[in-house]
Amino acid sequence: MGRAPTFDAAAVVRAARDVFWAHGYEEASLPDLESATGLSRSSIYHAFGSKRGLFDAAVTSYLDDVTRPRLRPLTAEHVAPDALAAYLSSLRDALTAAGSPAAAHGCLLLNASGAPVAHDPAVRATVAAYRDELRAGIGRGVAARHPDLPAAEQDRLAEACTALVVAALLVVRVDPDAAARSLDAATGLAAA
Amino acid sequence: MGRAPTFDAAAVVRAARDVFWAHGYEEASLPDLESATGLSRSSIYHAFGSKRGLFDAAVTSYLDDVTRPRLRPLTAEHVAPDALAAYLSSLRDALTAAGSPAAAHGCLLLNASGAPVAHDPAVRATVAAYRDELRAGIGRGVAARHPDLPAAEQDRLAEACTALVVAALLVVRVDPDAAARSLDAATGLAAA
DNA sequence: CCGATTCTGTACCGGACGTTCCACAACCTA
DNA sequence: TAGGTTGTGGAACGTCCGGTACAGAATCGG
Repeated sequence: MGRAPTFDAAAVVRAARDVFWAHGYEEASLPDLESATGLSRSSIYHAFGSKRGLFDAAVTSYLDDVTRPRLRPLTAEHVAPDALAAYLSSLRDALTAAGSPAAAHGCLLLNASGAPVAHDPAVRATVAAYRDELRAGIGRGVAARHPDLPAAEQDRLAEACTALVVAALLVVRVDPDAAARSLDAATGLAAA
Repeated sequence: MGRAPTFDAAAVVRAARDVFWAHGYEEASLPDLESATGLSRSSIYHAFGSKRGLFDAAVTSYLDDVTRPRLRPLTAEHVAPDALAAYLSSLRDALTAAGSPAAAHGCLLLNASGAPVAHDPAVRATVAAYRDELRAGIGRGVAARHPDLPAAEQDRLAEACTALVVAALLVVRVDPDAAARSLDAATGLAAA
């Protein structure tokens, strides 16, 4: 067989994910990733093939450990009528909590959508798929809150809420207050 | 006196602005700017001091020639009741017109807000000021459309519309359809 | 026409980047 | 214990970056 790795792959990916989250793909340098993961370049390249390979693993970790858990009440089999309001509220808390990664850096994936790495169609597809997950969950939350509304009206509402959530995640880095107001606007729409 | 410049400064700034618009500050390399402007490094540095100086001139050109003209109906002395709807519609057209710079690259300034150059407080202030201009114009549009609404309600509406416009400008690069839906949501809110 | 001043092109600098190479250390199987 | 396989560290590579130095060309006032 040969020698076994001396590191915990999952922990390495989490550490790298936080670096990419904080700095973005391009500005996360290999020295940054080396010191954050405790691995040397060779080990990184041996385990992940390239900086991009490590980034892909970090994105998977981000989706599985960060975004999907918060979205779960909107993706479970039964969605409570107040699940959407609770989701918006918890996201608002995360975006206004001093020191939280989300407050400081927004969304790893949406940030990447504006960066050079988004030239890669695979990255764009990942971002689009993430937005679709968000939109689907919010759609189910709207349906649970307003079951008697016409489908077209539900769609309009869900679309507006999704756009406001995306807006909040995109602007939180540069204007946290605006992000909070954006989520408040979404909450107001969803409750009406 | 000495030798006179052989180039048209305004045209040079416009060319540089388009490069920054398309590629962002960091990814606009000096060779890119040289070929787009027709100037060599020496002339650029002589005229603008640094890459950053050229960027600042490009931002000014962007605000004066791109964003403010479209916003004008909302900043003029008298604002028509349908000025906001017209603004949203014209922005939607710009973001869906194949080949237009806005459709392909969104907003030069908002794109910069997520880039490393935004670490500079001056750049962040410029972005915030731009958002304030947008917010103020939309606020006047809301007031013209719904003069009898309570001020607090007008503010909520204007805030939501501004967030949806910002969201559209930020996501258009990666998902033009989502940008259009975001503006449609804003139009729906403003009309109601 | 002369000299000062200003613009412009070429070559170059130091530094950072992602990636690769190579020698060596560690572990498995036989 | 020997041989093959795999993980690890460190040095090196080629490339690109923004910025600068310098020499020459162009145009001014006198």
